[in-house]
Amino acid sequence: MNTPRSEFLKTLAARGFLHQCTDPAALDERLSAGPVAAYIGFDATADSLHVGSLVQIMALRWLQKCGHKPVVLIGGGTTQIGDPSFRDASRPLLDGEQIARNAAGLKQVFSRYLTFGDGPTDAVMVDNSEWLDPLRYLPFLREFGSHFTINRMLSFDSVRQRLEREQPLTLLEFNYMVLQAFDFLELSRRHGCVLQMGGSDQWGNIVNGIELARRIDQRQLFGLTTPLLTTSAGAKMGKTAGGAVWLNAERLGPYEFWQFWRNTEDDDVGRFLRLFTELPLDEVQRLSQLKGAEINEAKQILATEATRLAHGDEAAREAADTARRAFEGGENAKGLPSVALPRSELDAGVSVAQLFVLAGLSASRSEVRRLVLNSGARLNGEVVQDADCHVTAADLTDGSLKLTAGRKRHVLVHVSD
RNA sequence: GGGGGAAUGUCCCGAGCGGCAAAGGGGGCGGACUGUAAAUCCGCUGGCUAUGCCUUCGUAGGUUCGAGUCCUACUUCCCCCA
Repeated sequence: MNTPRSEFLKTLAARGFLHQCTDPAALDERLSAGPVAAYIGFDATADSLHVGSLVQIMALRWLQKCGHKPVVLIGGGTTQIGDPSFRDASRPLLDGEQIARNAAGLKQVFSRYLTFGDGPTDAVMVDNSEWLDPLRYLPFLREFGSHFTINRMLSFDSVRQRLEREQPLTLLEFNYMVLQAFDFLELSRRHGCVLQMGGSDQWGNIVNGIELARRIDQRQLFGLTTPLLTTSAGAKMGKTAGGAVWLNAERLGPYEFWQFWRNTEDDDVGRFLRLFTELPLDEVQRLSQLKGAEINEAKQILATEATRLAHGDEAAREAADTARRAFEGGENAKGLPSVALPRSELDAGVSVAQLFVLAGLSASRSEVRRLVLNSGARLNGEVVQDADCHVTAADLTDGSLKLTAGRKRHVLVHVSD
């Protein structure tokens, strides 16, 4: 595909969303002709999504912006199996109750990025347990199993790796791609979905769906994948000191989310601005040109824009503000992550080590001791000398104290009555 | 069906004469240098009521003063022969 005509493909291409695409010319034509329904599936393996899925979410957002209809497929059914694609080991099986809880959490995340409703370009959310749960095994095998050959299934990279690594791949997992293929067929029938998008690891699963629809319904469907997101250092993206970079505020506060983007490597700034913000491309271009310390400006904009999408305008502003005060100016910035400490516990005697664990800055007290040993722990800005020394009311400023691990992980401890 | 190997620090890879909290990497964390970046150098990288105590080497038993290391059974995987 040289130069797409449709707004959607043009945008995806320009902003770096395109990895692979089936029959791009025909898809381009279809997208130019009028609103198209496209879907991306998300398995309900956790009650939130993290930045690993953000490329997909942004792709749906652009889809909607370009006048098409996003279909969010929640894998309530497929989650009962677990996608084996590019995985070394089986995923732990989740029970139905957990899956339902997770699905509810995902819904909230999407509501921030997409507009849901009944209109022609409003997003809709469907759950594949709707058609997967009622399936009966033998009829299903007879009807669909005959369209899949083991030879072909084994040829996909997504499972080849597992086989080569000599890790077991169960029959249950092996069925996953068949069911995802069935999803696509079902969505094309029910919602007129003609395009499935996904991460590059989904290519095999997507292609299977396209082939199934062609064989059974003689219908042409399309697939499109986004590049796997790694930092320019080659590391898998999406980890912060605390763990995964979640998209909902309960799991990861806006300030920490902002910090994640602020700490982007220089070489990733341009790419991330295109993928994770909606800034015009000429502006992105300008920011990407910044060199040396000036590129920090671009990182701040990246952080604020990305946070705005995930948590709203106000939260993004506050996060930026908090960061500015914590790093550039005064010590006591409100808005930093915080934990509560009952006054009674303070009076009973609390060691610095205990506080660091309470604040989530360290996993254990031993870890705090090591941190102190490397002079990486600070209390109210002062380097802590002894992890076991107790904190007293005298250390409080405005009823709280500030813990710092390393150069940039701050947590406020509020003492409550 | 027969024979031979493998599973190690709950992030990963990987050494390990019966005395082992267990070599070495990677990753991660901290320090120095910087721009809250990268690169580089240095330190740390099981837990605790901590000069000691407790829990770790696929699972379950056994031998031994003492087992990651030896024996038995089991699980999973690889290779060779039929």
